Amino acid sequence: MENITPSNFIEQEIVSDIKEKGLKTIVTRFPPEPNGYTHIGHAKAICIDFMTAKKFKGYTNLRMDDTNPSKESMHYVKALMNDIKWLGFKWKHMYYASDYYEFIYDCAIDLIKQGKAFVCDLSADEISATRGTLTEPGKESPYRNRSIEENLKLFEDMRAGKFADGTRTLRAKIDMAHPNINMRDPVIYRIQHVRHFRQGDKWCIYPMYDFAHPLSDAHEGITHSLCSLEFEDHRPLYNWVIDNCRLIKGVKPRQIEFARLNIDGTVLSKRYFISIVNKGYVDGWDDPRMPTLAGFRRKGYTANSIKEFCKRIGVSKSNSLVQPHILEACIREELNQNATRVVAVVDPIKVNITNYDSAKAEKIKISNNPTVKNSKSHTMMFTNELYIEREDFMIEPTPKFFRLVPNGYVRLMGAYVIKCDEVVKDENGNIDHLNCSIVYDAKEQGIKPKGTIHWLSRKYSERVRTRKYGNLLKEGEVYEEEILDKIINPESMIEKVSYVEPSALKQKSNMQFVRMGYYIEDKKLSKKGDRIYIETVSLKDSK
RNA sequence: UGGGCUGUAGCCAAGCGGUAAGGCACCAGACUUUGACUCUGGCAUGCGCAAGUUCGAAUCUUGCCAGCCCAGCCA
Repeated sequence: MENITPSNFIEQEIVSDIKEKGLKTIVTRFPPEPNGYTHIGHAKAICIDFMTAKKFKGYTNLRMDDTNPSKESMHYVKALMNDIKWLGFKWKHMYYASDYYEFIYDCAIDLIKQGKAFVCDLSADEISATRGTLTEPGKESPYRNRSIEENLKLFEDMRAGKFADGTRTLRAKIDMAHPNINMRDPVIYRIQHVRHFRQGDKWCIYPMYDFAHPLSDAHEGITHSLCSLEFEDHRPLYNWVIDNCRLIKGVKPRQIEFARLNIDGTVLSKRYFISIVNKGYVDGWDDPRMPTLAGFRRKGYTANSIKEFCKRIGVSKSNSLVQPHILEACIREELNQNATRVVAVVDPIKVNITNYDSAKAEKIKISNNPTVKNSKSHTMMFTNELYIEREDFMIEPTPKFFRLVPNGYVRLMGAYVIKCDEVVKDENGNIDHLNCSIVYDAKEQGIKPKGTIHWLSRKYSERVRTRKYGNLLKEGEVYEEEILDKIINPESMIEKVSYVEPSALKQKSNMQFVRMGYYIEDKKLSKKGDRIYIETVSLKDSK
């Protein structure tokens, strides 16, 4: 642990803590509230928690921060565990804050005995009204100076269920004039006659985050409690709890905050997710347009690409807005190495080869990835009726277009150079098909087409559906619940009838549709006979 | 306007008193039967601004400016 070079400010702090406090083992925790699905923002926190501990040869606990029974459920616990495992992280212990309710209760009793906590009869509105403002101090509660005995009795009665929701709270007695509002006698316990998904009806009082969190950390022996910047103002309270609860033994945990992830054009709020799922704008929490891990997974992103992204964006305290192309670069880099190459014509037009025997079929070799050593190749059948990509042909080409044009030449990948002899249109004036001829002696004639395009034999290809997903919200729009229906991008999913070579149907993992992008079968909706492929990410396009 | 925090390239981000790492993006070129990949080169005389300390400042001091967070019995 002596020779570890810190690579961000958190690791620097840990290095100095090791020196100053003589820490032997670094312990972190990932503490999600089980009330929603893991999203890419969580992934950043997960990576920081797990990778930091790992770097110092310590470990990380997974702790469900289940202190608000009205919103939480086992369903989310399982989803969270699944996502963390998928990312490839292993927690040492799995805990629930609710495991500590008894301990937390004892700490509250101890605070009362020290005269550092009191039962307050003020309503939520009254507490709010007496809290003061950003610039004015608050007013002390009239119940602030109850006797220790009375507080003890009342708090026991709270636990015993003698009071209705909202009628009483337990508050820490700190300082109503404190410039930090979190220190103005914060509520640390509230009454909620709600069934807890693990504790059942055992409790009707529940500790607040600010009380439960430091105690849970301390109880587990967490040395570094890493969280996002919005909790900076809570750190004095975190430390107050740690310093004043005498039941805490051992090394005191230290809270360090980092900037949470913001991705340009991506809304990362639970409220938004719930809204678009409930209103049916997306196909559930795993819709490929969702920035949830389930969504990314379905879209074909790998755990490695997500982790690599988290590595690349770094850890700091500055408010940042990360460009989504960083993530795209991560997944492209990985898929370029690993994805099997397959030929697919995403948006086809028909091509007839007029000088090729209609009864003939020959094998053509296509290499998997010419730039990677030992890359396997496979064969495709060539016949006189083909599909090519609609965008690989232009009647009136733009200046630097070097694929197929009328009377122009192009190379069919792995096969022949062809010439476009005739554009045949239907009654509506749309292109029906192209009549082309193979130029068998292209080399001899000195014809060297600049472009190489992919193709598929109409006879030896399978019809499928391909889907490309874009941003759910229109370009430049900022999410607002009230105008959601107006800012939804109607083209956030574009489906096309496409053709793939038959071998593609067997491919369950990521593929590159050569020259088009990386695709994966949609495991949720694709069926035998009706295959659906989702574009993970396009190829970098400098056309 | 109280408190807390942050400002280094288009976007992230190192740097911790010795003369601006790296990644993504972008530009130019080479290679290419994927306009991809790969390779080569380019991309901050300047670190929010202004003074000061110093032989020397992105780093220290002071003063400004800008942005973010906080007034749940949510986490």
